Amino acid sequence: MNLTPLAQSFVLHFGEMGSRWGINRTVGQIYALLFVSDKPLNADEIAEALAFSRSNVSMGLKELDSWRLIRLQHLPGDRREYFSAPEDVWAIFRTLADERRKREIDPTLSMLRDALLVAPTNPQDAFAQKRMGDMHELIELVTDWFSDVQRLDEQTLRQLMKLGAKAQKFLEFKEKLGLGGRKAAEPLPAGGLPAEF
Amino acid sequence: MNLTPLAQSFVLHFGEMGSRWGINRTVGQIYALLFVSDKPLNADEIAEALAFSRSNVSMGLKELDSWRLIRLQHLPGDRREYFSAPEDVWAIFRTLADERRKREIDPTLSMLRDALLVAPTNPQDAFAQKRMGDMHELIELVTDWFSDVQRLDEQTLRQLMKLGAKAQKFLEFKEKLGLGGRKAAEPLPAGGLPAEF
DNA sequence: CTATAATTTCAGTAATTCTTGAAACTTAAG
DNA sequence: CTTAAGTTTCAAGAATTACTGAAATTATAG
Repeated sequence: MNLTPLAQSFVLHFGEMGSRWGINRTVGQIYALLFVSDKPLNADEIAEALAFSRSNVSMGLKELDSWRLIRLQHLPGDRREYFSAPEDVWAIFRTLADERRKREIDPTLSMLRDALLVAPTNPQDAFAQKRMGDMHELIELVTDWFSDVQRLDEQTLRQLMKLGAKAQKFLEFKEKLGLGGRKAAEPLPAGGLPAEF
Repeated sequence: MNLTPLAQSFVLHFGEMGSRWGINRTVGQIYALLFVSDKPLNADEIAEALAFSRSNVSMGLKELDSWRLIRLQHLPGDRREYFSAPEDVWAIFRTLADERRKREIDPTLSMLRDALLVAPTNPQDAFAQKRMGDMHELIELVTDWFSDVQRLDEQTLRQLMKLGAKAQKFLEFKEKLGLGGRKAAEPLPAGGLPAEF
């Protein structure tokens, strides 16, 4: 199998990008290839298309599997294993977010929680704990919120995101309601919501 | 300067974590140290605290500076440069998000846009383009939305996040309003909003 | 200016991570 | 079972990235 220039540039880009986070070039390229492929590929096809050794591909697939980013299937009359990326990009996004949270956020939160339990014995530690507390609060807020949002079905997620920061306006609106009600000068439009919505 | 066990564990954790994305251990540790330090530190103090060479610290600080994550200042009567992390964790978060978007997302969006411009010459490329289009749409939606949200002031951001996925309920509510109005069996509570809010 | 403190650059070395081919292992067809 | 295709593991070499000390540069005090 030889890649078209289009696929080639996509695959190479993801190889570079991959190495910008922790993921290595091989893994990035394999995933990019599977992502744009219109059919599942076996390890030999991947190795040939990307000019990697068979064992390198095996390791890359193992890594992708540990990220739960690929599907393994068998084709009738062929005992080789075929791999593909899920068709649904939103599903891929969710998996990626979940795994990154598990690997990058959770250990940090856990370390911070431990650090916040010990009684500070000097002013420096007291200050450090305050900082860690701030960080812990922020990370927890952001990730809890994000995983909440992330669980929404695609349609709702789309709507929410298109709405953008308008959600903010809603909050301001809500606050006005809570804090003693709406002024007479700003009557509610029909339907009970401000015009922005 | 010798680190307390508390600071030590924080600093070491960030060193490890750093190398899980593209950031190297040194840079992670330097930032962690500045983050929990109750006063600005000069390069020699950092080098001593972390047992790195002076030149390594210099390179690390340069890297952090390119991420706009540290502040440089001079102390009266001392010609050395002192470094610190911003006090506001939300500001740090915003900077980090902006820089990562610039470095990791924007180049990918640009590559995808280019790839989507060429006319496909075969079914494989047509399929690949469809996939790239899906990816492009998702990334653009998520990042535009996220940068919108991210720009909110801390107070609003906090509220929004505490609200969590309740924003979804709001959307469902809105949809009902749009699609032919609310049924008589579900009268609006006083105030014009469903009870969840 | 000059002298010296502070910082950065850079080329070489150290350490880590990646990649490979060969060998070991697994699986299923016959 | 036996055999061979398919896959994974592993140890060694290759490539990349990190780190250092020395030299060069920059800045400022006197």
